[in-house]
Amino acid sequence: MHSPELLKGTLQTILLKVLKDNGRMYGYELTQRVKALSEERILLTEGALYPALHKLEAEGMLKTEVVSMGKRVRKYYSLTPEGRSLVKERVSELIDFIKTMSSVLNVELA
Amino acid sequence: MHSPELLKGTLQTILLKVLKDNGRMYGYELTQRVKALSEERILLTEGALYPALHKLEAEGMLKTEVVSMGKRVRKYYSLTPEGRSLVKERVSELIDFIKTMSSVLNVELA
DNA sequence: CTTAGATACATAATTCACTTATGTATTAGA
DNA sequence: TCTAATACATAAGTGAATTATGTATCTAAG
Repeated sequence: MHSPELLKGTLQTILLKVLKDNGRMYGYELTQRVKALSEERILLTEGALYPALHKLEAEGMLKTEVVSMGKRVRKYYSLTPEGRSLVKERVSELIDFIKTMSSVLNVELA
Repeated sequence: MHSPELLKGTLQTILLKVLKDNGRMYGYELTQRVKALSEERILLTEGALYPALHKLEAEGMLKTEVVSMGKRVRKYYSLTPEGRSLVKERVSELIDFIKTMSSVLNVELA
């Protein structure tokens, strides 16, 4: 697991981008996909995940659809058009940040 | 200026690495060097900088030397041997984190 | 058949690294 | 002479996270 401090500020970007790449997904599914993509390094906690999803929904970046699987309920999230713009913005911010960090730290990212 | 959220957790790493690359430096000088290295993108605030330096010193990662320039006082910081180990650790943590992020976000860092 | 672990959602209390605000003092240039 | 830059420092407040807690369903093992 990563030094969790570094993750701060990256959660929204991760959620938006993974939703963009995978289409509609539900919360638990997002935690599993991120875990797999990161080779167990990024383990999203529910206390961070759900509030973040709710916030993005409230801001109109995500839309939801509740689906019943038998007695179990799943809440699927997907990007709205505004969400789609936001992903691009957030991802390029992060890339820019990473590039800045590599010049400040004087390291190569092969 | 970067979305400041992303900077969270990177301050120690930046300070340690810049000190490693530049030898002994004082606080204000660090802010200026980081500003230059980042092309004005990372502007360290004093409220973050000084507590971080004090903490690293208290933990034995940095040693200080107070130098008087006329009436003005400068406090120079440099790495201790333990500090030198810590830099390596922190930098590789950050590189690892960046690599993880690029696989999760499915982006190339040219 | 029952129970532990995975699945699935959610929120409240707390933490802590940061920002913002404030304070002091020196030096250089317009 | 007064503003901006240099140079240090700390206190109050913020906010995104962690940690803790709660509810409930499904599945596989014993």
